[in-house]
Amino acid sequence: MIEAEIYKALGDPVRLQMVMRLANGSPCTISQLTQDLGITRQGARKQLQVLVDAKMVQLSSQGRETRVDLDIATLQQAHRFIAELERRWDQRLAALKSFVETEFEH
Amino acid sequence: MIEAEIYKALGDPVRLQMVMRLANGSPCTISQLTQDLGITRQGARKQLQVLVDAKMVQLSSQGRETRVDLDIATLQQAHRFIAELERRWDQRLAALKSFVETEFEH
DNA sequence: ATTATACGCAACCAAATGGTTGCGTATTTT
DNA sequence: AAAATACGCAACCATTTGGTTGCGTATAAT
Repeated sequence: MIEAEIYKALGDPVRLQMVMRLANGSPCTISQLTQDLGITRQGARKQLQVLVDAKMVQLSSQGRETRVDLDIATLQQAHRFIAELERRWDQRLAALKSFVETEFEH
Repeated sequence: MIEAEIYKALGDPVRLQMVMRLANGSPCTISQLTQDLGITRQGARKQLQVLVDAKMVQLSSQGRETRVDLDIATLQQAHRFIAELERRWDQRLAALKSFVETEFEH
């Protein structure tokens, strides 16, 4: 169950903000991504690494700067998983409803 | 940005497993939920509280046991948020594609 | 009435997390 | 050539996290 790592990655305000900015298409070198986070570049870099390890972003070095890009495939995976949870829950409710109706039909 | 708390709640193997079991409609008292997790009831209880604080599950006391139920609304909220991230990312890609096509059209 | 079950509260612990500072190096800019 | 920028590595620190054990209490089963 590697799954949890994805949510863990999103489960921090700083990292979630990073992902949101990347999704909005904001500038995306490490230094730029650090701006407005209220922490140092090194601090931000450590959080970024968590996103990298969870395969939510990819880094590519270009000259002296490092480009940060969202890995949409991982986001989609998280999306599908949650959708599946909802689906099963709905099924359960439907089963319960059907049971009740069967028991109490006159 | 309370958002992050939701993902944080899912971002632990034990808690994610709990949510999965609840979504599957498994028995759902605290003790039953603890089974097969490989940790003590108290340990599980602490994890469960994280889910409660994130409003992902609701507890209701019935006699000597406590019923655990998934809060589907919160799951749906998480679902919608991720979907929105994807949507923005797609828009960005579309904009980039359009830009490239405009620049290089002959 | 006794025993067993389901639970809560609190103290405690090791490990992980979130962040910092200091320093070194490669690449650009001037 | 000198200065500035963008970055990495590592040590360090306080707080949070994930889990335990011990103990007390209310409800249910025998």
